[in-house]
Amino acid sequence: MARGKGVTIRDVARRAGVSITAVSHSLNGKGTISEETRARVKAAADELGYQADAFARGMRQGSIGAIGLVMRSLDALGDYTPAGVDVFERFAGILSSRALARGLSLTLVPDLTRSPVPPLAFSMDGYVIMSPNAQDPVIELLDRRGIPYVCYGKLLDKPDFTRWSSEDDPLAARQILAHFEAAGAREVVLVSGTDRNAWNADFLQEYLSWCERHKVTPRVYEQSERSGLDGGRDAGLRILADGVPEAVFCMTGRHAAGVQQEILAAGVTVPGQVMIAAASDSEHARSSRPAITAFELNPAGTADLLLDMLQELLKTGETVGPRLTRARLRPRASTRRD
Amino acid sequence: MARGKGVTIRDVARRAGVSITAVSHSLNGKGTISEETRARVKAAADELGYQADAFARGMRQGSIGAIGLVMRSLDALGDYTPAGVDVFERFAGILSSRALARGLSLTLVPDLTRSPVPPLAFSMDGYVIMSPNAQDPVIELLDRRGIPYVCYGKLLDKPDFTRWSSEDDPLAARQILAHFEAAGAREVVLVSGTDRNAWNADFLQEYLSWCERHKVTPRVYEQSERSGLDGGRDAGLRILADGVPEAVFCMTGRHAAGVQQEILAAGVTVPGQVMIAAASDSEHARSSRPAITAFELNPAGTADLLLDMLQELLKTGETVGPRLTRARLRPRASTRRD
DNA sequence: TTAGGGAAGTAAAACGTTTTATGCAATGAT
DNA sequence: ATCATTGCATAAAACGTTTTACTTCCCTAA
Repeated sequence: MARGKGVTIRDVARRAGVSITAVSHSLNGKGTISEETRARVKAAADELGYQADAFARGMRQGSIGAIGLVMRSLDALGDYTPAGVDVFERFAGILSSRALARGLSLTLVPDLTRSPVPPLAFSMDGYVIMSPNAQDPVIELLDRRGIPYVCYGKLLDKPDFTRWSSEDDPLAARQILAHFEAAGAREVVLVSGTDRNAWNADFLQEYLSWCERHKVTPRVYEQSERSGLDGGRDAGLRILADGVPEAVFCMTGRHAAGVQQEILAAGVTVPGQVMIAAASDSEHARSSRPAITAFELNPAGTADLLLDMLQELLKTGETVGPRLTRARLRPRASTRRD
Repeated sequence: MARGKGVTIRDVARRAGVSITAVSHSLNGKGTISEETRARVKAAADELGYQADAFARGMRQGSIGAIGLVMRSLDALGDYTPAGVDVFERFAGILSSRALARGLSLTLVPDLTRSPVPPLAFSMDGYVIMSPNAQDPVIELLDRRGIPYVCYGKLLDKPDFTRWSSEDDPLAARQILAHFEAAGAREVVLVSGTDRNAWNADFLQEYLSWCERHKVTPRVYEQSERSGLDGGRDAGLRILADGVPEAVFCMTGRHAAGVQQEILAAGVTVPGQVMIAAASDSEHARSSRPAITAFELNPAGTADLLLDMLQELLKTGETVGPRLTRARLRPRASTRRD
């Protein structure tokens, strides 16, 4: 249907009065073709609106200029309707336009291990895996099939794996803790997520080591990434019950907003008595009152680094990593003490 | 790279001790193959982890089970980082999982008319175009190439075009106006967007006809979809300068939130003196205080209808439309009068 | 006995490219 | 005068499927 009416290389060859080899070579800048012939072929191709068939080319060359994106964080959710963390919502769009600038198509591929598997899934040149989990079956499948991939976020269970990129999470953790410290906070509590990914693990580790260095007892409240604002409120209540801290650091903006709501509702002032910050910015963090300090992640920068790595990998079979970008701390009213 | 190590149909044939035709027929349920042979072939295929090469199949069959999604609203934005309208952010993910359930891959294709064109772009089975503009060059290109497509939103300049689906916008417009009316409002102002799409046009038309029926002078404030919260505030100031209305209806949640901020700042009460509502829900609308009444659009339902139509179109060459879904009005505090 | 027909399977063509191997002049070197 | 070399162009193979047309065998009906 979409094909059939298609202009083939043969039509172009006929029109230009040359062989199909000449057409292929002319259009792809290969072989030895005189400038004059090359021009004639190009003209013929333009006139006919010729576009090389992607399948035929893909079949011959073994690659097609298409990569897949698997969002593990969304696979976990099931319904692909992400919940208020900027970076998830934006990454697919950003990656797609960045990929295109390099001549690559981007296909969204839901969980590769569940059938039905998308027809093109195993014919992709490579994959970008966002937020892979520990012992991720998708990773195992790609390894088994020998399909190249890079990850947004490191593989927790494979310390030797280097083909990943992300914001420098440990750095960000130290940064926000220093930010709290500078504003006079000594006791900080952490509201962490429950997904087993590097994001949660790195922040937790830095937090624990900070507590140890400062000789304060860690206070960690786990809350599923999926629980949203209500989960944040729940965490807020639990925190208040255990005693009012000087600062609360939440992994998501929604949790932070929920925590803040409960804290304010209890008559505790923000940022006066308690400061609040989030590890990932979101609409919730921005539009809470007071607005909540948060890290603006860097999906665009990370997308570029990931594509750099993936393209190197495709070309040379190897690449060096990890490559880190920087999240940007957006100080807002929730941590402002004059 | 991704290929090369690939298991081909020939390997399966050798292993099962049959011809490649037998393998093809067995696996695809065609031809006349005994149950016993069929089983043997399937076993061999499984053992080898055989997956038919998508390109080879695509080349032979002319279609590949992949569709493209073009988001015109995001193309307009340029950087593919959408701004707070739920439906845009969620549609790609939803469509991709819905398409997969039908055995179709979804590829994100930025503006088809700008080079570089993604390699697979002209080999897609069909397209879903979201929010096509009037005289859209992408539509023209698809028409010229004879590539089937369906649209999320009707084509303003082609009243005869029926292959579209969307929420019933005129119905929603009448519904919210009735909602205002029931709460006692007589004068309603409209904050519209500037994109030339059906969404804006339909709401505007219903609004104008409502004004005419009620003998009130229309008050329309245009504001670019891209202007966000600040644009909303700007509209709010302009509205206040022209006189406090009884109700404000905004096309986006962000505009509504901005309008509300300025109205409250001017000491006017919401919903007491002015009611506010939005035509599309968003995080902004939900988390404003008071929370803003808005329509929750139906990207999932619309995605299914669009895929129904597209699949029919691919199969039979035609389909009937338009097919409408319903947006759901979420009444919130901003229009609550007891 | 023979023609007809169905069941089970296969050989080979076709899809549209890219690439490899080759051909043919014309030019330059011995 | 002959042999390489170079520049330009082409024929044909190959990629991995699906599909068309054909073969073979066996059974049944006339």
